[in-house]
This record gives sequence, structure tokens and C-alpha cells, in this order.
Amino acid sequence: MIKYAEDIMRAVNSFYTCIIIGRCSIEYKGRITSSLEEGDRIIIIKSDHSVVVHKPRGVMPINYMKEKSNIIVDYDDIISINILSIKNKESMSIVFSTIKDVRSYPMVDDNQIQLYGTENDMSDMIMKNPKLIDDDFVPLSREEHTRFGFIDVYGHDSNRNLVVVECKRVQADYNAIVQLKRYVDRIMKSKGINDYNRIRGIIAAPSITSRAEEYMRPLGFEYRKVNPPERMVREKSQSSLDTYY
Amino acid sequence: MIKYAEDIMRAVNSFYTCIIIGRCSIEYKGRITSSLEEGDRIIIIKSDHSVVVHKPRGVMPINYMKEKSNIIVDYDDIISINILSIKNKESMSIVFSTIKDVRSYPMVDDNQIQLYGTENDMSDMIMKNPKLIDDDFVPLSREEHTRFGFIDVYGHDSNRNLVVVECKRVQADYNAIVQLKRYVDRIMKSKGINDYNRIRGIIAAPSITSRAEEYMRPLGFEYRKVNPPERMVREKSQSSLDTYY
DNA sequence: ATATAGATCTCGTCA
DNA sequence: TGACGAGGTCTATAT
Repeated sequence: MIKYAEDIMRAVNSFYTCIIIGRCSIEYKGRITSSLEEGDRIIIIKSDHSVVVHKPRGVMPINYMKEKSNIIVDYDDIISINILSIKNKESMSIVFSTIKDVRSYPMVDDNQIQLYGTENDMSDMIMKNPKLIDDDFVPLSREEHTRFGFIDVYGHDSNRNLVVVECKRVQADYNAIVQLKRYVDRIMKSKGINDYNRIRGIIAAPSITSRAEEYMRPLGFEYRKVNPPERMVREKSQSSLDTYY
Repeated sequence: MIKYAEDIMRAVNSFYTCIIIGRCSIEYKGRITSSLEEGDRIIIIKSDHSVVVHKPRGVMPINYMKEKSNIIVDYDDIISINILSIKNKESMSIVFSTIKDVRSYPMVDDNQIQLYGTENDMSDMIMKNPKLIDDDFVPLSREEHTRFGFIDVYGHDSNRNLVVVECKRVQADYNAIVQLKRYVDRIMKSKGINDYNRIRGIIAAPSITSRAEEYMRPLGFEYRKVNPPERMVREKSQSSLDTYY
């Protein structure tokens, strides 16, 4: 057992990524208090000194501590790992009844994930193909360029009405309409417009919940069925510096 | 290399939890398209046939497939793992340039995590100690009991004003006020009240953003500084059936 | 199945 | 650093 404790400490001190398989119980105290009684778990101590605990089922970690944690391995009869983060005011304690395996590896991963089909890509698509909204829709700017905040696409129609488009890559729900209304209100205030007829709110999404539809209608907003783009049409700029700690 | 492929297949077929350390690139296609160029990664194939990919940094999986996926291991010169989920209409492909290690273990974990300090626990605390809101606050019901929806705590004061309390266990932001306003509006409509003075909206949270505060004030809502409870004061009912697949 | 809202949300971004 | 919004969000719960 002491051999395992030494292996873990050595890996942590060398900024290797360390994988521990064993039977353990886990206590966490921070933004919340959590308690996890004994079971077989996989613990990963990463090179950035974050710690991840997986149960044998389910996709997401059951416990974790964020990067730059303070990791201390204690051993008497039993091995325990005590993790502390002053910054986040949180701590986690892993107490092992059995350790089946400890493995450590130097790991280098310089590449970041590339996503396509995000909300961002959806507004790009609408900018390039405004007919997806309306035949006479003229987009003027995208999110980062407006003075009004995080509006996805912003433009006008042939009647000189301002048009605000909010994109959702999944079904638009009540909150999506709330968000659209906030942007419309913000622009009205900013432009000194009091007339809801001078400004149109449009929600673009593959589908919309019934309650969102009900909420939308009396506000005069419109829904356009738009699916997020599926194919990679551009190369995103890449490269990063995700070398190890 | 073929030995590794066989090890993985055997683990998958036996519903063992399998851990693969290696250099790989990953493509995902489903609700979105993602591409992750070559790097050192940890892949966990769990006993429920979910698949988790970790980079050497960061707490959350960078790629994953949910439980009950179809897992196929291919090998010629190189090893690749192809994962398919018909139900979720998604697939993931992991192509290895190098495999450093393959380990598999039977794992049993019957215990579920116990949490304390959630938003739910916070409203419990307020129900039991209504002075946290006001000296004259009389709570009547909690969330699941109201006809008005997901209102955290609902009651009245000594002037017979209705009081709606929305709890946030972290800093209350703009959306928290929007949410509170929705509930207040819903109750006003339901009760046929048109007078904002007959109904009070209170946001209980450890802190509040400046923008939320600004939005709140003209609506007449009030903020109470309340921290989520820290100590475990009750035993939650436990036990589950988290044995392996 | 659908909708709603919490989460130790995490993560990125921008002021 | 704080605030804000997206997320392959995931997860639990109520209808």
C-alpha cells in the first residue's frame, strides 16, 4: 500500500497524469457538501492538478476539484488523498479501503477541440443566407459588433423595420423568448423607439416549445424554423498551448 | 497492438470498466460536429457502455458517448474505436496512433452521492427559519405544493401581503430576477391581483450582481442576503441499485 | 415524451 | 476580476 502512496505522490510532484483504481469513500466541502460512501471508482489526478472521480457508470465525473489544487497523499494503514483549494475555498478527501492499481503517464495534448454547428455557426449561416429569415431581410451585424449586447443577428427589412434575430441551436424555450424580448427592449430604449411595430423580434430555432410560442405571439415576435448547420464549411483557426503544466 | 484491441473488446463484452491511455484523434457527429486532433488522452469505457475521453487538463470530459452505446474495436495497422448510438443519433470515432496502456477492471459501486446545500436545502432552511427573510414572514408552502409552479417559498407578511421568495445558492443574476418576476406575475394573474403593493417578491441569495440589483429596484423586489446551509442537519434517504450493467 | 429548472454546473469571452 | 451567455450542456422531476 505504501508503494501506491509513493507512486501517487511522485506522479503529482512530476506533473504526470495519475490514474488510481480503487474502492474509496469521498467527502467534498465547498460550494456544497457532498458525501459518497464506499464504492469502486476511477480517480484521475491530472497534470494541471485537477482531480476527477468517476463511478463505473455515467458520463460525468461524480466528484472533482478544479485545476491548481493542493494535493496531499497520506498513508498509515490506509491511503487517503486530501485535496485543497484555497482560492475556491473547497476541499475533497478520498479515503481508500482498497487500491487495485496506480498508473501514471506524462501526457502532452496541444490540440483543442473544434466544434461546428454551434449557435455562433448558426448566426454565421444566417448572415450569409438571410433568406432563411425573410426574403427581404438585410443583416447588418453580428453579436460582437452591436452596441446593444449579445444580439445574434441584427438588421432591417424592406420597410425599414429593425429586425433582431435570436438563434437557438436546440428547441427554443420560454427563456429564449425572454432573452429575445430583453434585446428588443434594449434596442428600443437605446434608439428611443416606443413603437413595437418599428422593431421585429425573430426567434430562429429548429423547434419551439408550446409555452414559448404562446408567450411569443402577443409580443408580436415571429418564429422561423432554422436548423443549425451540419457540415464543416470553414476551417476554424487552430493551435493552442495545451502542453502540460 | 492487436493484443490491445483484443483486451478492449474482451473488457467491453464482459462489461468490465476499461481504461485506455494513448495518443489519438477523435471525431464526433451528433447534435453537433466536433473534431479533436491528435493528443495524449485517457479513454474510459464504462460498464454501462458509456465512453468518456479526458485530456490531461480540465475537469470535464472533452468527448463522450452516453450509456448503452454500441462499441466496436477495429484494428489493422492501427486501432480505432467506433461508438454508435442509434437512439441519440450520434457517433464517435477514436483513432489511435499510439496506445500506451489498456487496463480493465470489474467495478461495483452501489452508493449514490449525497448532497447538502442545494437550492432545495436553502428553501427548507427558510421554511424552518423564516426570520431569515423577515421578522414577520410566515411561510405557507414550498415549491411542489404551490399551484403556481416552481416557486421556492411562498407565504405572507403581517400586513397580509403575499410574499414570493426565490432562492439562489450562488450569486443572483439578471435571470434570477426575471424568474422571480415571472412567478410574481403568475400569482398576480392567478389571484386576480393588479396591485404590485399586495404582493412582494424577494430574492434570497449570498450575493447579487449589480445589474440584477438595478433591474430589481424599480420592480419593488427586495434582496435578502442568505447563505446556503453548510451543515448536514438531516439524513437523506439513501440506497440505490448502481450495480454494474 | 415534453417541459422546466438546478448544477460543486464548466467554460469561454469581454468589459 | 466580475458579469454574462453557451453548452454535444447533464440531470432530476413533474406533467
